[in-house]
Amino acid sequence: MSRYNAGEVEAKWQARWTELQSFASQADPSRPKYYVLEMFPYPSGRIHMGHVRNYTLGDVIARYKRAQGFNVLHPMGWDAFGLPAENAARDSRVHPARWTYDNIAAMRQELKSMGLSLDWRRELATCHPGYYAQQQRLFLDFLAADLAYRKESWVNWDPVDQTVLANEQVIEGRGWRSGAPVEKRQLAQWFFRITAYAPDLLAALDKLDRWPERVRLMQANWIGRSEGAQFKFRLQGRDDAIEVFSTRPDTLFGASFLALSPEHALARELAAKNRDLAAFVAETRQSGTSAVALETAEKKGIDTGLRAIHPFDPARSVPVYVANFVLMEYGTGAIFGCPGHDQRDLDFARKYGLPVIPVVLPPEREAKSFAIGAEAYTDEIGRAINSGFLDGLEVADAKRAAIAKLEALGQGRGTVTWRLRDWGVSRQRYWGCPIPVIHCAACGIVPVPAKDLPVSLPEDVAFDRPGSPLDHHPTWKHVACPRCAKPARRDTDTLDTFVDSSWYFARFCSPRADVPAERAQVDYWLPVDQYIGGIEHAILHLLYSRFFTRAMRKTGHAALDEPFAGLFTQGMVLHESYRSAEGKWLYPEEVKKDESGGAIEIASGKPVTIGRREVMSKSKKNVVAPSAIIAAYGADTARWFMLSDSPPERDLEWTEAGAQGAWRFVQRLWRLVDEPSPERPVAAKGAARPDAAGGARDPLREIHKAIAQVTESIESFRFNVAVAKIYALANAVEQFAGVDPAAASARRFGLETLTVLIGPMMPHLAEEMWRRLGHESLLVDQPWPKADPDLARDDLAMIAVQVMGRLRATIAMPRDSAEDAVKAAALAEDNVKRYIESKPIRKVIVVPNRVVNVVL
RNA sequence: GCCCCAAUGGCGGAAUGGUAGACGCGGCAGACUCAAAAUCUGUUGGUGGAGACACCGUGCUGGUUCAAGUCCGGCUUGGGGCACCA
Repeated sequence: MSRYNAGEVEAKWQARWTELQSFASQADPSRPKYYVLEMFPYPSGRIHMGHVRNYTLGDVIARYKRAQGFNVLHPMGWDAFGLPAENAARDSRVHPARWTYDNIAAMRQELKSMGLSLDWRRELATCHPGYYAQQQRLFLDFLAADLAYRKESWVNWDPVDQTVLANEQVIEGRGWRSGAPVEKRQLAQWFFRITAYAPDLLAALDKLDRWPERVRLMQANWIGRSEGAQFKFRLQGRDDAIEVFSTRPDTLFGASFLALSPEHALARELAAKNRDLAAFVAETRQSGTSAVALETAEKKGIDTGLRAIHPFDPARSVPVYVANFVLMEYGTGAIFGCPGHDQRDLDFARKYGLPVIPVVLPPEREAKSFAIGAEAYTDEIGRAINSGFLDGLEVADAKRAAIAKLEALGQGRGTVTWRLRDWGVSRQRYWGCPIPVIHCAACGIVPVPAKDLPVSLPEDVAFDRPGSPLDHHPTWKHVACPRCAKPARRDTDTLDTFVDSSWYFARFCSPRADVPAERAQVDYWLPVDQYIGGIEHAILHLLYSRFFTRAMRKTGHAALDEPFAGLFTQGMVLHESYRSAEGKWLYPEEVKKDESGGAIEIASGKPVTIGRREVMSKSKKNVVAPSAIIAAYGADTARWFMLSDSPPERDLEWTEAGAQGAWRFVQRLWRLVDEPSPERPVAAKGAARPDAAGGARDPLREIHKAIAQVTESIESFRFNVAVAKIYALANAVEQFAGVDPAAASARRFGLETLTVLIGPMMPHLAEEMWRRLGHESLLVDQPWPKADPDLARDDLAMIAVQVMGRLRATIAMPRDSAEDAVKAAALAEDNVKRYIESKPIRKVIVVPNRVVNVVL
């Protein structure tokens, strides 16, 4: 008995596939195409289990579609720009490029050991000038098409490090390195006009029928279309007015204050003359720019002393506050507060002693007794009260009436606002794509001429002093203006790394072209038929890619509507965490488990605290290196474990026991083909297929059932179910009885089917089994089997018989028996009779081949 | 704080509104072995019962239905995202 040597076998077949270019893809309009793409990795240095899961899922699809005859494109690349390379440069004095390319080399080797069916000839890295040159071209085209523009915007500023901080670098309001309190600062930055496509980005979600519903919902909420009204409050004693936006104009009679964003022009103007206000505005600048920081901060405001006149009742006026929770980016930067029907407004009103007037009466309540307590009434159901001409109207009608009145008064109009903001893409960093524009004192913003692209990153940069490396480089930014030839200066910002990943799927179609995308190639390959990645990208990355697709269409680089026709979001890989008696985190290999479920630290023998399972992270040391698993068990075992047990969209816990279980199954499959015995003969290669009439009805049913179920499960991304059905087929094949030619033939058909079905999941083992079964051809070139529905069908149906919904008997009937026959058989069961007794039967429900329910 | 999702045996999970627990892991019993590992066979939701069988059971709670893990309402707990991490 030969033990299956995964290491040797896997290396052999990987070499063979490479040698034969089995996975090289080429556009071929005569064949149906299928583009499978997994989210490309950031080159952090080593692959982690999340990558193994992601790329295994994609590889199953790629190999399966290939077996079905599709011309498959399955590429891989590197999301290679980003902050960690600069941090490494600062901490370890290694150049970002060196660090990145070393990491890529290491990770490429690890990915190759997984046996993925990738077309490596198309590999790309976003930090390569060949890639970012084309990105600069796109940027300039977007600029010309008015899809890119400059405006002032706020950033987190670290006053000690003299640098802009990412939100994740702001810890409790302080810079992560300097510890200095972060300030908000305004900088001129580049923006992409994603809001121009807001209506289309929202409407087109309906057509993405192969996207998870929850991702579409999250995107819709993010885009955030709101219907409402925009209107003016005139100010007492001043000529100007405050423009507000509200989705609830029907509650206008309940207004008890106005609130301005601290960044509102009027707030700034007033702050210049009002010390308290100036202090308050300065205080709000201490908090970070993130939504969490804003919304979890205590809601505070300051009375400006101004009063605003109610649009519907000139005799009424309300105080004007400046409040820290009003966003300048949304609506008009000013709101009216209606405490009765908005919880935040209510909290604010209670805090500052402002009146609370209920103006919507919930159904079944009395106007006289209805009052607002600790909770605002925010449901949009009920009738207007205390609201003058709106009284008695339902909320929807009251909204319409209020807007009509505002329009008649010339005070405002009905309008639609979007939560989505334009995409700020400027980053004050080195390791990113340089923004290809030149700032000239005389000519303004001048695009870098096409002949001068790419604008390359200088290599000699210093990371040991505060500020942006590109900005303080001695020569890089100094250039002659392309228009007037006078001294000018390059833009020293680089592009957000989300820009890099917003079009890489298109670049894979023609990765070396000297245009961003070759039309013939993208027209053939795009859209991506199946995109696979983490749910954490549900909003930003996917939305930005959808924007890029539209922007590339407008600038003539592609003609498609949506980049990803199918999307699958996988769950994360979790592991238990371990803490030593001293409270230090321990790696799984430093811990030994005992039978009782406890664990000890191997080095000290002391007991270990087992923490809950959570996302694998270096800081908690609850990580298992894929390279170690592949070295110990082989890639097929790792792949199989990733696919079995947990549904791919759910989180998966990596366990040693599970990995060993997968390894045992690999060995078991190998023994099935490697150990023929006289009691279990296998027909020779090419022998006639088993025949239903020739006594092979049962084996044939098992095999065809398995083909149908595995195919269906893969199609619907339920790989764990496919795995279960493969186990079932392996169990069935082992049980095939008999030594006659019919049995031998059934056994061969069963083993060959099993081999083809595991092909996408455990490709090396499958290839080796195929060879062991006597085939010269490669398994990767075998077509996917087709199930015969007649052969897969059961002859008997097991029908549950219920009395009043409770199971009382089970009867076996020929499939598709007449309803009357089923009913009669059900009522004849002793146990059924027992429960019916002498009670009259009201109704008998018969679900064909499934259930009979007797209703008394 | 806001948006989105999830919860089923000891564990991972299966289940077009129709027999809850497929398949795997683990456990228990047995076979093989000098012994162990590996492998094979049987068994395994809980309670009661010799058994037939009965009752209970899909996070909590209320509802719709002949029938609810599945649909609807209200909660609890855990997770993802929140615009400069990728």
